[in-house]
Amino acid sequence: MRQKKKSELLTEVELEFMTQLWDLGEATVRDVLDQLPEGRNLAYTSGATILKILETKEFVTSRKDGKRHIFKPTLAKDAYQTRSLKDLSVKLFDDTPASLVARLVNDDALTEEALGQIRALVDRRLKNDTG
Amino acid sequence: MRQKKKSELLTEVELEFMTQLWDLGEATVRDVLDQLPEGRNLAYTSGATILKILETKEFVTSRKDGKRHIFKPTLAKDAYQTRSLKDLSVKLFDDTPASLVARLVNDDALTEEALGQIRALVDRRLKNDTG
DNA sequence: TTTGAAAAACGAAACTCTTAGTATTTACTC
DNA sequence: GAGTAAATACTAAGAGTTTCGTTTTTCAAA
Repeated sequence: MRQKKKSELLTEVELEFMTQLWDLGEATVRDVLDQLPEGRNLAYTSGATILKILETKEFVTSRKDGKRHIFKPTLAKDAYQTRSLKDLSVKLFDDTPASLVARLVNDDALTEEALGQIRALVDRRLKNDTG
Repeated sequence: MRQKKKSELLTEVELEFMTQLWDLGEATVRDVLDQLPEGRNLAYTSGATILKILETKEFVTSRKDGKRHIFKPTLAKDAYQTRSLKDLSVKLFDDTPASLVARLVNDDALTEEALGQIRALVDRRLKNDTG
């Protein structure tokens, strides 16, 4: 019997915390809390709970340093970005990355500069593949 | 006092239903249920509940036809795709679409064909803007 | 070695999401 | 108009998410 596939995606608050951890490399509860944007006032215990949950879900590991825990991502941001894009692509773009990009480049809010950067990226990848 | 900002994003099951509605144009509870993939066995009342929720959240409207309701999206799939991409971009790519595309084109799973399509899309958009 | 502050462990309340059972309404058929 | 099948309305259970209070543990300083 196959295990029920868990989502493997972060919830809103989990992502908020992982973002800080990716930035810091590794951090204590206190570090993460301090890193959160102004006005985001979470109780210390809330932060501890989130990190605990992330550890249970195996998005982070922890080691002890004195009396405190130091947390570190087990999944790189790159990898999670790829995973999220795949998920979005499957759920909303028929698993067709080109149609995802189509929607992106047809967005009026996209600047000319961003468009140029995107083209450069694609060209570079194409060159590397063939040359 | 500002209204608490609602997420404006669909939940998992809401998206599942909206996908069918976008496909069908408009539909009854029964229609959507019939359209779901094999093996997805939802009680009729569950389907009705989801559509009701979607109506409350104003993702769909309904009109009566005899004794049944016919539901129709108020938000086009295109628009929701754009909204979702914006959300992902903000949350995971520093609101920088180019870095999102960078992650996409550096994904080894991306086919050469998809890459070519993407380049064509970008080129076309650039031509339209300048020419 | 006591003690005091910080951290962790534990437990849980409030809320949302997903699913569906029961009750009621609706509209057609005899 | 009464019966019936299908739809809607109402209600709620169970799981997961977000938040935090209380209790216990831990280390270091007096």
